[in-house]
Amino acid sequence: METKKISNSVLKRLPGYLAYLKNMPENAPAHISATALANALGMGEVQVRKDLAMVSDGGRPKIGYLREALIEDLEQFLGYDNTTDAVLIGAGKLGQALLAYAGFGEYGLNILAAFDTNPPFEKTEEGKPIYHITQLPRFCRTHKVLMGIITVPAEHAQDVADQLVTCGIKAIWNFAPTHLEVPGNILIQSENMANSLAVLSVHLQAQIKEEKR
Amino acid sequence: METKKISNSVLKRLPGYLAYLKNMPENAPAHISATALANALGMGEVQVRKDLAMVSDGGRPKIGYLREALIEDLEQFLGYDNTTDAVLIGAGKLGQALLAYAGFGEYGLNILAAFDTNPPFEKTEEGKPIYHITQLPRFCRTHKVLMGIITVPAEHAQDVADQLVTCGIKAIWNFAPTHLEVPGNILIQSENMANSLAVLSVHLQAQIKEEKR
DNA sequence: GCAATATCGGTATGTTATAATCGATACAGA
DNA sequence: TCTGTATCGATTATAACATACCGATATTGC
Repeated sequence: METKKISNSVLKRLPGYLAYLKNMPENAPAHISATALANALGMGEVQVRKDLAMVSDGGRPKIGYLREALIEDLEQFLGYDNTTDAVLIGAGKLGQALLAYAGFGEYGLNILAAFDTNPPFEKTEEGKPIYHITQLPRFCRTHKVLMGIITVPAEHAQDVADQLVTCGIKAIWNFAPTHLEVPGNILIQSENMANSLAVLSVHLQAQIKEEKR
Repeated sequence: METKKISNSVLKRLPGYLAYLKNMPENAPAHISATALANALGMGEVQVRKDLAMVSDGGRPKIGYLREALIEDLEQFLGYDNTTDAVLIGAGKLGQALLAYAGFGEYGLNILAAFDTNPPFEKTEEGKPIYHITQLPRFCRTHKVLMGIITVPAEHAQDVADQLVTCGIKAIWNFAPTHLEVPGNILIQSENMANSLAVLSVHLQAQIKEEKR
């Protein structure tokens, strides 16, 4: 299946299916239909079917998909089987929250260590080391790290990004609310809370106005 | 301008423009063109111009937009002038990170208080109170809170969402990695890190494979 | 004052994503 | 075995979105 090109919108939905499937009780039927999935997640059944068709071909009429096989297909497609190593820059509250989140392992992400200009402590409760930022280049090279997670204040984000690029990083997951300028071959995914908040608050205010009328 | 319907994709881009404009130095020219903005943010100039046309009409040929006026238009459109009050449920690391983030004020969001089944302390460093979850209903009603932010573990998210709805909340900003079932008139924005991570890691792995060939 | 140019805003086109439709298939029950 | 039904996959239609084009307009320089 891996052959087709797949759109980002589909990609973003896949983890949702996977999470739902994984959370189903053991005693649930071994098969699940796209229709059932769609209802459970509040989506259109066609969209679910199309998405699933991208990653799997085990769907059988009247039966649906074999849950186990579907989970496997999704995980393989999302690359959750071979984990990606990452470093995290910025051990503030948000950085610590990400470090502490145990769930990333399930998503194929392994945060090796954190870096900060002023490490608050040496190791997190989970045992992840926090080094001084000056250690970053050597660490990245010796561990061949390909992904960097930026959780520093906006004003330092660009600087950190530049350093990461210099260190040979290929992908950046950016939580700083700012635009980053990087070479074209570097992947960037920006998690800008302000953006989503905008959607929510504009809609909310529109709704309030609507009700006032 | 507020009259036209606006798409979510546009909405998500607007805060980016606003942030960039606000961060421009004082001594920069008073006018800025859509072209300049596009170059700075690495986007297509047409798209930027279209987006700006949605919220403002101060664009003048050869000149561009008056920066000050544009900022004002954007802020008004995004509702950053009249703030929205919110409560946050789940005072774990992520919850604390959001509580501590001073920037929300700029985005018209005011987190009044946090709630938890087991408050780690009474007040954050910033002075935000953390109450026991049982206080939630009364607090919401007395303060007429319209937005709830969920930062509890996935397994409790649905329960919290139900409570929020009962309390009269109209919009939910969900950081728990799970699908929430709510009545149709409730707005939901889910900030699922796993989803964006999927995009990044799939692309990264595709790139790695590419290079191996 | 006139030509050249940068920029805007509107319209048209193309591209991608979502939704609707339909025949094919496999199981269930009579 | 036959019929009915749930479900799949493919195809087609619709809608959203991004991009390209073009005329209008204001400024600059000659």
